[in-house]
Amino acid sequence: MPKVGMAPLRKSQLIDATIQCIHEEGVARSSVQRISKRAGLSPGIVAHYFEDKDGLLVATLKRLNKGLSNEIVRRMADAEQPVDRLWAILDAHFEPVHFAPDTVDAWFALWGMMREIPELQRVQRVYEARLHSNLRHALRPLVAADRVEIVADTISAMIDGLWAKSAQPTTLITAKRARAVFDDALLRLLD
Amino acid sequence: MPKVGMAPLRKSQLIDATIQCIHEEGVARSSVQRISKRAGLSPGIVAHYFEDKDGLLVATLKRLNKGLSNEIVRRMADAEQPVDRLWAILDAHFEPVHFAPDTVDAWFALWGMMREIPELQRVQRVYEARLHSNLRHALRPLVAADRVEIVADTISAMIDGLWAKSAQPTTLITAKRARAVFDDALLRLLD
Amino acid sequence: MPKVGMAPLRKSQLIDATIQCIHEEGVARSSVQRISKRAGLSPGIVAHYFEDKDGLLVATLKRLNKGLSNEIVRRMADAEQPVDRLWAILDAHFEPVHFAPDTVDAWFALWGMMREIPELQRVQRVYEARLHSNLRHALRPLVAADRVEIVADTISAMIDGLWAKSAQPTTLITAKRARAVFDDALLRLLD
Amino acid sequence: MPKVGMAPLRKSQLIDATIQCIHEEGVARSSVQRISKRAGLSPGIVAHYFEDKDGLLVATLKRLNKGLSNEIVRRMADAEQPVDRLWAILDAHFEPVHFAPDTVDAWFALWGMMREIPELQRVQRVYEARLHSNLRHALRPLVAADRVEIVADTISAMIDGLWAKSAQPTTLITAKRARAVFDDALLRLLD
DNA sequence: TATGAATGAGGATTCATTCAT
DNA sequence: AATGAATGAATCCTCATTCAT
Repeated sequence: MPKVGMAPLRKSQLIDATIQCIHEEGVARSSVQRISKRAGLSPGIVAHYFEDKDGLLVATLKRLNKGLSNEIVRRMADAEQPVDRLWAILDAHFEPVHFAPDTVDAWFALWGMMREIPELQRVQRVYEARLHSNLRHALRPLVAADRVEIVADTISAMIDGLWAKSAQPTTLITAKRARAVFDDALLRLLD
Repeated sequence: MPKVGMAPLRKSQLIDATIQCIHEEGVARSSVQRISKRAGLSPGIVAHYFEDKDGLLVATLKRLNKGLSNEIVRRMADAEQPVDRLWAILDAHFEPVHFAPDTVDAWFALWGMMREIPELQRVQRVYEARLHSNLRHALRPLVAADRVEIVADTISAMIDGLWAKSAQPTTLITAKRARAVFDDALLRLLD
Repeated sequence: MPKVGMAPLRKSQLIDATIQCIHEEGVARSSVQRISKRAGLSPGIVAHYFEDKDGLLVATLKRLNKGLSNEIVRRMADAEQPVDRLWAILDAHFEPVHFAPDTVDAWFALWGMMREIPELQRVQRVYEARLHSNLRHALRPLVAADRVEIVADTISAMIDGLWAKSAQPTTLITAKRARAVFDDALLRLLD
Repeated sequence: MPKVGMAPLRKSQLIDATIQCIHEEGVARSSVQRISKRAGLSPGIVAHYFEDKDGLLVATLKRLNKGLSNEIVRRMADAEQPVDRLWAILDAHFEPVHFAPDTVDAWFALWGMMREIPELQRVQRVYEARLHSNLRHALRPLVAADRVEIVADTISAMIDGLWAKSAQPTTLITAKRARAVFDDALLRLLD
């Protein structure tokens, strides 16, 4: 069975299994054994490819961030007008896949672990810094210079808030409604 | 040591210890053992007063919600103008104590457990429904009828978003900054 | 509330509760707390009246043995013929109350604890010795001298076997059937 | 230490340890910890091979039943006359190993747990049904048709009764004496 | 490359018991 | 006479991790 070049495939399998496991069984029940079984692999494999469980969780966060990031880049390429750069970022965030229950669950769970897994913080900090920088950059041609920062923060907060709400099992907010609420607010923020 | 009428005191001690423990040691390290030791009590006491750990966590969520709720009620009593009712709700949310690291950490951690502890969901659902109703009620005299709902959702999302951000260890957002961001957005939402 | 002369009543309440608790919740779930709650009393009461849990269990065994013993004595008083003495013993054992599920469950559970609670052994040993002696005495006029011992052992084994069978949750043997099986065998043992 | 194909060996080790532990330390003291230590293994191993403690106990009951069952089958193979089939069953039950203190203790302890571990009941029910069927089959050529059932029940009750008696720490009955009592009774049951 | 056997620490929980009131 | 608050040890179980194969 051992083949060469299995690394990327195996890693991907395990990350997928992690997201699914968190979604379907909950963080507390997402043990290495359960995740690896779900991936059709043995528990030892996690150490093999990710050193330890934290490594797998960090890789999962990276994958989620990367997915969003790629989405943004793809849309940026099509941007013609300055405002299109902002829409690229926003549309990417409201892509159904990022509001999909499994994605949101995993993301939320990883957020909850940050305090206890510093590497998770580091990854997130880097990612958020870049995102925020993109956001400010996109806003610069659209709002007054002294409002760029505060509008960026507002947008950021709203996205997180809507995400957090949609991640809660008690929520009544759908992805579509989230988008509507957001657009309504954005209109007013940009004048 | 055994005395009568210790129930309220002991419960309070344990809830305090839970919040502190989550804040200082992290959710994952907040075992019944550690929480009770922090309260200066034995592990068995949790079962005595709360049936089990989930019971303690639910009681903690109720306490946090109650704290916010009381704050709102207190401020509502002083409201003279319609707009004061809205401020009562908002000011309560931005009270330093609700942005204090220990409070926010505990709140966030409890949110993260809702998927796995249904009773937590139930409590939160009831609380949020009431809060949202209050918010809509306060907004009615201030915005057009057809915008009440969406503005309420926006406010709600922003508060949660700013809270979530301030709970993240990677955050650069302070309570004060959160308030500033929020007020700036609110101004525009209310016209 | 404290009254004088409550001792016998309280003890009786607790013994009843013990039997019921073992029957309805199982030995493993028959804790001092559960037993005392079932008796409508506090957990501390057990220490008060029985020193500790073992004391309560020993008292329960004594009560069960005493019940059977009384039954035998009562019937013995009516015995006119030699053979009536044997029937007194046997009829007492097959009294519906001694095949009642709660009684049998408790008895069986107490048997299972004997190895770990020596006092239970002592009580049982004394009781069985007396019973066996009664049995031999009753058999003496009925069978050959050299068969008294072995018939006594056989009767004893059959009673225990039928009891044990009826105590098993898998059993299909009813009290009535047990009696029929026993009588059929006895007929042949006595010639 | 990790090797492949250890499953059967480990399982066997743990079942042996369970029987020994119940015998030497008592059911109440037969914790997973103590059993596994006695087997020279770690506590986690029980979950690894048997899912949980109940699984180990069920496996232990199966092993005990299987031992008796094998003994019967072995003797059946040598049966030449109809009556030999009956002796095969009876001799198997009175094999010294089945009256050995450790075996009897474990058996008795498992019986006592049936009320609380349904799977134990299921296993026992299946086993007893087959045994009883064998017994009736063996008796058919030996007693009148209308007595097959009652004699089977009597034999069954006597075996259980003698077993139960020999399992009691208060007992004075040895395996040899048990056999003598049984044979004496059987002689009369078969005419 | 991948397995799965094995570990042992740590989790929540249950319990008999003690004791001030 | 009776309570019920409080304890802390012991229970079962889950888990991340290690490692021979």
